[in-house]
Amino acid sequence: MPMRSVDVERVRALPLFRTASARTFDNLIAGGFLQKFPAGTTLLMEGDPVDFLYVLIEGLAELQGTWNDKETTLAVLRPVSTFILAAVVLDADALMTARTIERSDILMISGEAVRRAMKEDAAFAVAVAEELSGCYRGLVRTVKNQKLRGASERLANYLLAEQVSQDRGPSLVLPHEKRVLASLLGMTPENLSRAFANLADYGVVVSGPEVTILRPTVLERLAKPDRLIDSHLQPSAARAGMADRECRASAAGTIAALN
Amino acid sequence: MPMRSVDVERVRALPLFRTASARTFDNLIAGGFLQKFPAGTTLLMEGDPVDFLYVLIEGLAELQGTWNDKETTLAVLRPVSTFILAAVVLDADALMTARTIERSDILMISGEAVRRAMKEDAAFAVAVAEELSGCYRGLVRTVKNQKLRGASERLANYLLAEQVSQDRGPSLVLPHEKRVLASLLGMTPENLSRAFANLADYGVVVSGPEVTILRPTVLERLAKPDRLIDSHLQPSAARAGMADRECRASAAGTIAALN
DNA sequence: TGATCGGCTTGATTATGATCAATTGGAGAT
DNA sequence: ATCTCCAATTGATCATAATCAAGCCGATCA
Repeated sequence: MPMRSVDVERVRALPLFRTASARTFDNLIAGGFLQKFPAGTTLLMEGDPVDFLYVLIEGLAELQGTWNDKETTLAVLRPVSTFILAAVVLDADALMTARTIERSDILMISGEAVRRAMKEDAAFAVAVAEELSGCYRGLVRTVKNQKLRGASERLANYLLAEQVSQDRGPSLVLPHEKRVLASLLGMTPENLSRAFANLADYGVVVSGPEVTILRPTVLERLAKPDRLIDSHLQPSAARAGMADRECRASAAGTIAALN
Repeated sequence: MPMRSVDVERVRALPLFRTASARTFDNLIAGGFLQKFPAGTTLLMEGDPVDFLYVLIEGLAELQGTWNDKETTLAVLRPVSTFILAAVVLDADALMTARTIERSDILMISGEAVRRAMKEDAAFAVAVAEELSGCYRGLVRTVKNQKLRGASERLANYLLAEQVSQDRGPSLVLPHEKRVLASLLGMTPENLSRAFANLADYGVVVSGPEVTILRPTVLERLAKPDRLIDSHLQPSAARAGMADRECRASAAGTIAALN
């Protein structure tokens, strides 16, 4: 329940907390607690009031939305990401359900404390605004991706983005079930299968969760990645800077720190 | 070029500026200027660096995204709204193009000044974070709308939302060309026509830009409006409060204060 | 080893939306 | 008044994605 100091360091290093004063930071984590959840746990339901800011320290989680008995995945979160920030700032009800995909370690920080900290520490308030800006822009990318591209284009761009971010050469490993990916990309599992089949002609080889991109150039000609939609034209220059703060949600939504 | 004091008051009354100190506010508008643009002017192109925070004082504007020679409208802005805030906060390139739809009066405030003001005035930084949270949540609604609903469901919900917000009884007036509405709702103009034709069976009568909803109950049974997607279940209680800060982007994106 | 379950795939069919083409109809210009 | 232009509509066709229905395969477990 008390955090390991390794984890405290990891949280402290997040853009959201890096610039906060020591006092602000201590107050925030003093009232927080770390909890382990098994896979498939619902952390928060759509429509519920939000009492905590969540920080995914270890594991994998997803944010989903529902309407009329249909469900869609809005983002898959990887460590270390914060989520539900917007609802916390406004003290509003959640617009998305948060679920663990794998067993996860999650830090929960009092929403009340976050709002108080913002008022007292301008540097922290600025960091919150920057974080939200990145999240917002991640969603703009998502909407463009969704409205402007077809299913296999979305998949192609997702694969290219993952390949770059995983950095294991020409192949990558899907971080979760294909059904989740299908929902994230806005299609049915059946159509995801067919989309993969299409991409075979473009040098994409699938073997279980492992995907290999044999001819990146050819695939890119189909995918037409765009720096205003996809975050993966990695700014080889100065990754350390502020640009890095824009969350790598990618249109596909992979790393998003959301809500 | 100098603002009329009426307009200064209107800006001052915005949630974004209401809580700022007098000094902060004066600094911000001192370096700003009001400009009139004819209809169809591009204020800012996708990919361009953003030097100003924009405030639409009078008129009508839209935000659009492009990819592969296709265009989509992400939001239609009405007075008084700020836009391009997220890019200003991060000092990043615009992800959307901003265009005037009608002749518009637009206040432009130095982005540099906004970033400085946030660091110096915690109350203003908090207001920025709150504004961004509202915008973010507006986009979450948009994505859910887009991924979970079909075309005529989106149209039906748009109409119900407009009807409520225009408050002129059972009818409403489309605030812009139908082609813009089609793009906003994520469909072609042809399909928007057909969607309107479908809704005739549900008591929707269209006559040019005027739409009348004869049987709201029937239309709602089709639309299934949802407070976690559509903003128009008007919180009859306490509209003055913080909840109101959440931008009424509606899933359809009407009033959004974006980017 | 064999049985079972669930995720994934594949095929056939249907539904939904996009595209192409032609026409209508209204606003503004001559 | 007529012409012109363009948004909007309508119809026909095509493309894309969803649904329905088997089947397959790998993991787990008895």
